[in-house]
Amino acid sequence: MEQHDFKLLYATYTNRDENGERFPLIEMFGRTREGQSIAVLYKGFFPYFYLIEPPQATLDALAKDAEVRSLEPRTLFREGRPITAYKVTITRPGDTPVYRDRYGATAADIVFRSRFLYDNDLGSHIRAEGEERKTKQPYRTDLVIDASKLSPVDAFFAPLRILSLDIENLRNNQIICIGLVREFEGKIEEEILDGAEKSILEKFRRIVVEDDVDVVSGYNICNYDIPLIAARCAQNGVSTAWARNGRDVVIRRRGMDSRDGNGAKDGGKKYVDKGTNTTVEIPGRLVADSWYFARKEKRPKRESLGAMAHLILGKEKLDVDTSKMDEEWQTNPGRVKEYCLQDTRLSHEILSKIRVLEKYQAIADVAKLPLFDCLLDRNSILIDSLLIRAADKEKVVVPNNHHGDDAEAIEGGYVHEPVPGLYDNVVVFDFASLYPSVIIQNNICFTTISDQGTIVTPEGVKFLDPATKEGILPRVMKGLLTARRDSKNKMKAAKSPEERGYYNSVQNAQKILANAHYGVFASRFYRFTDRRIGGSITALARNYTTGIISKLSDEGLKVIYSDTDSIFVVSPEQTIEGTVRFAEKLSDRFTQGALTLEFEKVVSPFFLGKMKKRYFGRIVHPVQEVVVRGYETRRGDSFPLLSRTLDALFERIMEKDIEGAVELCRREIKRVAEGDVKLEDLVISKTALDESSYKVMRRKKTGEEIRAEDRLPHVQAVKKAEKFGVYVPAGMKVSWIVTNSRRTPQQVEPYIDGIPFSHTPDYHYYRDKLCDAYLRVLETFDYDRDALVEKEQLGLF
DNA sequence: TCTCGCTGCTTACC
DNA sequence: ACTGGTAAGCAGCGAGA
Repeated sequence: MEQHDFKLLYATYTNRDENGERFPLIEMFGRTREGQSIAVLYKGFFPYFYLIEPPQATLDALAKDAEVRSLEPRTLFREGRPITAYKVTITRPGDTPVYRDRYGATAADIVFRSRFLYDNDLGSHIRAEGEERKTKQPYRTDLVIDASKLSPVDAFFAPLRILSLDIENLRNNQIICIGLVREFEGKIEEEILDGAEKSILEKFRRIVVEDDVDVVSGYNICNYDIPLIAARCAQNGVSTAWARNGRDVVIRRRGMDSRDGNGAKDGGKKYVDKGTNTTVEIPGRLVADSWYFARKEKRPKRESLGAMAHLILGKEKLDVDTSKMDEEWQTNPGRVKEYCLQDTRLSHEILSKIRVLEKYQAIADVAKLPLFDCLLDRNSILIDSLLIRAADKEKVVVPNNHHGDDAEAIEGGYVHEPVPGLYDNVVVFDFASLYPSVIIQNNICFTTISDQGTIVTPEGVKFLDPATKEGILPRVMKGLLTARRDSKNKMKAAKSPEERGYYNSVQNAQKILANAHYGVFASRFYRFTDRRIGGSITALARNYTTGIISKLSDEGLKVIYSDTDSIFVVSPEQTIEGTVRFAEKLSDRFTQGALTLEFEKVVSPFFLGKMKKRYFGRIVHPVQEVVVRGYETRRGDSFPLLSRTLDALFERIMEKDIEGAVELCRREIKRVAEGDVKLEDLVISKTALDESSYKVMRRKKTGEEIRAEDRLPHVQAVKKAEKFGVYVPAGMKVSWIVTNSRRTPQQVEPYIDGIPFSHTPDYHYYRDKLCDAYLRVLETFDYDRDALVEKEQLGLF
């Protein structure tokens, strides 16, 4: 008998048929406290679901069904009322959907690996007791254990083995080299695989398997490198059995079929920010695309590796024209290999720098899930893990997720009409965790919604008093918020930067999880969703915010803006000290029960135009810092010249030098109109999707189809980039410069790293964009276009 | 040919 | 296959001036 504590990275199961016994074998993969890789196998757990008040005919059919292992009556609860249900245990996990559809089973769409973890109260760190297998086949880990007992343990550190890669290929797709960076036990090694393609591919497989890597990474590897490696393996007859259970890599393309045929709409909402259109799964290991996570964490203007390395690392890519790779490989293979290795290095360093693995390990820990499930980036998985466990404990019915229907959207947060101006000493208040607090304060839950409820929301929905019955949702919320306070205290008391960083990741994960709950309750498909619940949360939140705004206004205070959980008030005091005292008093006064109105900061000066969600100012308390929201300086799709000069404009305004601000704008407008500007300053970037993602538009009169590339500048840029042999994957940003905006559609030319730009920008287009943006700020000071653009500049073209 | 209301699209804010 | 609503601004369409 052995005992091992391990960090759970990936869980799955396999159907077994041994000596006439059919059963699913749970397979868990991870790394032990001591740093060995481990496969933990568990036999004896079977899939099940529930039937609510099934007819006798169904029970009879199930009793005779050879796949059914047991049929047990259970009392479950729905909205507080008892219901007769049957727990049906079957043999094969894959058969569950069949039973679900045939009998209308509930709790019948929970993936088997999750069901196993929930029922055994397991999280992301596990103690396994059992026998070590003598023959490891088909597993590829240091240890293979047949577990007889599993129990949860506290989180611990185990060094993950990370392998970053980057490939170079010729025009005919032949792979000429693979750059590798290994980070094992904190040590970094580099290697280039070259030679015959077949041997490169074989070596690559051997390294993944024999070095037993936990994480495979690289820049855009899911869209590009791995699918190409897999395709070349197929061509060369090389195995892609990279998985820890001996299986092949699984590559799924999310193509047109996953979207509705007539464009990208899905119940009125599009999923553009998901980025990647291909997912790669290597069972037992993790795949972490550094592009995907860097994009998500940093929201950069441009997404090429060069731009991202510059932004995140301050390092540069080697300068090679990839469109001439074939020639370069002929004349200077050493240079190509160095270039390849440098890219691998940069990708690897980006992944480390943004601390993705640390962040998601904390989320996995808080959500009690394998790290793999958290990297999938699907909130409902995280919420399921907490809520289904809690519901099971209280014998509460767990519904299936429903398909997105055409249910009406619930009303969201309140946004106050801005009162434009340039102010001194503006106090910003903020409800701490507004939606979680609203849930706790009003005991909002699918278990407490009741006609007998004494808590009545503005929309007339009733919930039971917590003294009568505390809801699951408020309890989970309280647990998360309390745990977060605890983590924050531990963070403050930490003795080392590592310890501090760890608790910071944990408190951040607790916040993410607390806030993610509201989202799923307002969604159209989530299993516990009830429009009355999502609607109640936002309605109450709106009431709290607008209630305070009214009170403050009645008292003669000037409320100039508010968005969802924040309130901006002009201080009646002239000094910062006086303002802080004023703010602290108000914060105390409006902090009641679970709702905390925090005094967040004093901004002075503070500028607000007539647009919502846009403002800037200088924070003077508790720290010194400039804050900008919404404006083009924050947007990845504005050109650098605009971002930079707008920032300068903000500076002038914060110095109250309005004349100087106008002068600056005039100067910049004149310069760009004269073409006195660097090309890079005019580059615009936007995410471009797959052609099929765009709505099919037709000309009204002729019915003629209008192609996306003739309608959307960013799609035009993608198409034109292809002519240079540059393929922008769907979901990645593409960059361009506008060359003629007077035509429809406007003419743009792609701006590609390493390829000289040989067109003339439409300087008047850029002049007009600058002018519009400046005026959206300066109009508050009563300036118009004539003040910015010299007369003779107008109508020149 | 220009203006204006509208839709589609992307990216912000919270 | 999927967490939400609110909002700004750009580009193009199509109708009317």
